[in-house]
Parts: sequence; C-alpha cells; structure tokens
Amino acid sequence: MNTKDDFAIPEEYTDLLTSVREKQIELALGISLDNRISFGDIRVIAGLDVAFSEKNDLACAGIVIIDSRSFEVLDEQVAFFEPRIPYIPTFLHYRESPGYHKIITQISEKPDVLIFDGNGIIHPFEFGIASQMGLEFDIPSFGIAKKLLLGEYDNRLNRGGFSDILHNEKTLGIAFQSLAPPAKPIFASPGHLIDMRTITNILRDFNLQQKFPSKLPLPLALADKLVREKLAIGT
DNA sequence: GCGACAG
DNA sequence: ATCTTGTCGC
Repeated sequence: MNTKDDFAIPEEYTDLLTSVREKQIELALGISLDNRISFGDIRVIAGLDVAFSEKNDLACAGIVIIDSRSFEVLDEQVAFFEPRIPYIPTFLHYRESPGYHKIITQISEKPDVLIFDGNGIIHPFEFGIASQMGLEFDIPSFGIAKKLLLGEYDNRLNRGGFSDILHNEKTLGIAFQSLAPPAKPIFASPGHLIDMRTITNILRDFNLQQKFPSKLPLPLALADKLVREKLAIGT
C-alpha cells in the first residue's frame, strides 16, 4: 500500500517543490467534506480538463458548463498555457492550475460544482488538484481519476455499482463502474465542500447520456473532448 | 535495491 | 498525458 514515503520529491525538484509540499499540507487543513449545496439544488455543473501537446511545451485547459436539468451546454471556454513542471505524481496542481486560473476568469456563469480530471482527497496528503482548486475558487469540487493513485477497493463491481476506496482505514473516495460499456471503473474523491453521497448521485445522474456515451460524467467527458480538439487546432 | 506513482 | 498498430466484438 502506498504511503506518504512512496511519494518523495525527485532530487532535481527539491528546491522548487519542497515549499509546494509544505503549502499542500497547510492548505489541506482548510478542506471541508460537508456539503455546501444539496444534490437537488445543483443547477449548474462544470467539467474541467487539460490536454498537452506531444512536445509537452503547450497545454490547453478547458471548461464545459452544463445545465443539470436539461443537460444543455451553457458555456465552454479554453485557455492555452505553458506547464510549469513536467508531470510529477502528487504535484498535478502545480503543473495544471495556471490553465484553470485563466479559464475561470472567462466563464459567464458561476458553476455550483466543479468536476476535475484527477484526484480530490485521494492523495498522500489528502490534497489533490480538485481539493486545491475548490479551495482556491471557493466552489464545491471533486475529482475523477482513471487510475488509482493510492487506496484499495472491492474490484468485484457490478454495472452501475459503487465501492468505497479505503486508505489507512479511512474512506477517501468511491470507485464507480459505468453502466454502459465494458470499461474499467473510475475513481472519484471529494475535493472541497462536497460529500460522498452527493458525488455518488452526480456520477449516477450524468452517466447515462446517450448523446455522449462515456464512463465519465457528461461535463467532464465534454471537457476532455473540447481541450483535445482545441489543442489539435492551436498546434 | 526495486517497484509504484492522478495527468 | 500522447502516440500508435493490431485485434476483438456488436
């Protein structure tokens, strides 16, 4: 089982990332796992993702904002930026957040909930990118990872089934097996101001969109598609 | 020492 | 994440 010690900072980045790590630990104290908004009151929900060029010198961040009742797209925005560091596990926020800070200033409507591509509290310091962005924007947030960073779960999942993800005897997230296609489960965890129950409801509600079949919830699936297309054009 | 490690 | 050939199933 992975622990904090398994995620040491690479030698060549100790100068830069030691203070980033200290900040993670400090800010993690400010995370709330209580709901700010109940599931039934969510009207506007957004998915956020980043795509990278092959050379890894340019990235495109994107947001797709959805009306949770009609499933219509209310707004979508992209922003290009240069990643500050390469991909280093547990430091995704430091790599991708400049893009998210740009697009959040461009949107016409403030979402009730943000869904990030990555982890919330499934993180050695319980402070993944979804937690940090939710805290910085002061908006309820959670993350979805396609691969499990740490923790354990019962992998005998039925279609449409959920299973708690445990780490050090604590529930950090939920594994979800999509209803539609044979696919591996996804791993969701709260970022900030949202609870497991609400996340479960969102995953269930936004999974069955015939319009865009995906194991990812609709807003995130659309954001994923958006940034990939825009990057291909802008490159 | 080796392996594992969100995107 | 991105690239990329081949293969399986409906």
